Amino acid sequence: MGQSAEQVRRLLADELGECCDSDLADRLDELQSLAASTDDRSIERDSNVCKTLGSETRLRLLRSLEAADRQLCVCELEHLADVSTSGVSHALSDLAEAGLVHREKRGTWRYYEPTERASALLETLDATRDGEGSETA
Amino acid sequence: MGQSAEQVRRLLADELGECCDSDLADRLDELQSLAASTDDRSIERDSNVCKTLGSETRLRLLRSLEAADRQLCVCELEHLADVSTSGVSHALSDLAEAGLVHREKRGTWRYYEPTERASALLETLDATRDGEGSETA
DNA sequence: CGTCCATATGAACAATTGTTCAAATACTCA
DNA sequence: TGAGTATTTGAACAATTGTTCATATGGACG
Repeated sequence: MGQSAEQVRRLLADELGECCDSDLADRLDELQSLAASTDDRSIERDSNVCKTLGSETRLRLLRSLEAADRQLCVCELEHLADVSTSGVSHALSDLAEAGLVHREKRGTWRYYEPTERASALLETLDATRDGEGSETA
Repeated sequence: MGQSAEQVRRLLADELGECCDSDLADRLDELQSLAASTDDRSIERDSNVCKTLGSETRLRLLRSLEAADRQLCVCELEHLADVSTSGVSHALSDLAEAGLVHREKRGTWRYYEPTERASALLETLDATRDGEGSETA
């Protein structure tokens, strides 16, 4: 971590106007604990969930499931997304695998509905979607 | 929508035990309104946000930014993700473009911090990450 | 039993993505 | 001004993804 130490030293010199070894140690500790605090298993799982939502087809299907006040089956969802029946099935499988929908078989049909996690994420997306993001240069 | 009508008719016959034309019309209306209620612009933007979070590198960087109680610059983040400096820069650019981080230039360094939208999404992910998803066959 | 229908699965392929390398900016300081 | 450093940008390429087609599964019903 030699290079990092040098960089943090410079950073501190810039911010504090002087080189302070105890603060430097604190900063290095902080970076190290940040690295340690990111639970790899959670990161992997969460990023998979997001990746699954990161397709317009899957997100649209999930939104339709959320908007409907009843469970929907593949043959209905088929007409809400611009993909083939097989495409819908693949999409729903992906959503199920990511823990975003529940499946329930009833007769010949299989009904889908969003999980709590999915509903919560959709709600957060709705609650924070305010116009265009203000990016500061 | 001829095929869909037939499918919904069968569906109704299955659920209600009889064919009821007024309910059929309701269901068709519902499906149509579901299709209409999904705002294409929002779907596109939201799925882009999720796609951006759907990379372990980007999610890890964002988590580090969120965990730190101060802004971080590229040269610090570089040591928290297993990618090159350029890789970190690309990742942060993607996050900024998706409206998930703010950038602030100070001296030679450029500091990053999560936006409210990013924090809210991370919080929701944390709040709903309970063990393995229970999938019902 | 066999047929019909809803759904799932697997192979295939174009399209997209994440990363790195090389080079360009942009700021600081002497 | 020029040298040094932090960050960005663009090209390139392997790896991954989303979709469709063809086929399989599995329940319902005659």
